[in-house]
Amino acid sequence: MVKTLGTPRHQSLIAMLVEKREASGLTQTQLATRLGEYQSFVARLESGQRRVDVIEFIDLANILGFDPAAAIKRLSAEPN
Amino acid sequence: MVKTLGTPRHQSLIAMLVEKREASGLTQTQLATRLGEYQSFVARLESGQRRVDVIEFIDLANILGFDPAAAIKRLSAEPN
DNA sequence: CAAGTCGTATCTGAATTTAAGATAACTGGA
DNA sequence: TCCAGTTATCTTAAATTCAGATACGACTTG
Repeated sequence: MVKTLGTPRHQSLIAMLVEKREASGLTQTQLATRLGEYQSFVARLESGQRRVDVIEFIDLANILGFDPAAAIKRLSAEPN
Repeated sequence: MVKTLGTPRHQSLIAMLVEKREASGLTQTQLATRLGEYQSFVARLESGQRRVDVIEFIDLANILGFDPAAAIKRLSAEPN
């Protein structure tokens, strides 16, 4: 039984990451390669087993083609 | 000899956190209390000994009174 | 149905990071 | 100098993270 990060905001964050990756047509493996990481890294991120660092988040936004500032704005408007 | 996070962006991020905390007139101890953490937690954050989580960053922005989205925008405009 | 492929999830043990709490070090004022 | 407030650093246990392997599930094709 693995521990995951459970606040609503964190759930919302990782839901968005998954959504954006899928919208971009990348697989976990492809995204991982662009990040210089392993597929299991992305899997852990997306399953809430690993915290998302601010700088990593910006990198993810660049790769996945979304605006990190807008995403943060939406996130910070959410409860919690 | 302690390991620190060294990318320019990360340096810039933590420089901003320090600046905002000081501008807000809070001590590390006061900020830590509001975060529900110890003073050494804030010290480690501000000295680059600990990564800054996205959600934590939003919390910090709320406490320190800056706009997290604007901060992310500035950060993502920087090199690296 | 069997076998292969593709994508994602999960496991393992080791390495790294983080934490609490204590304490040291620095700073400015009386 | 002494003290009080603030920040930095240390220690060691606990928690997280990692690479890599492997399992799983959905699809496809013969």
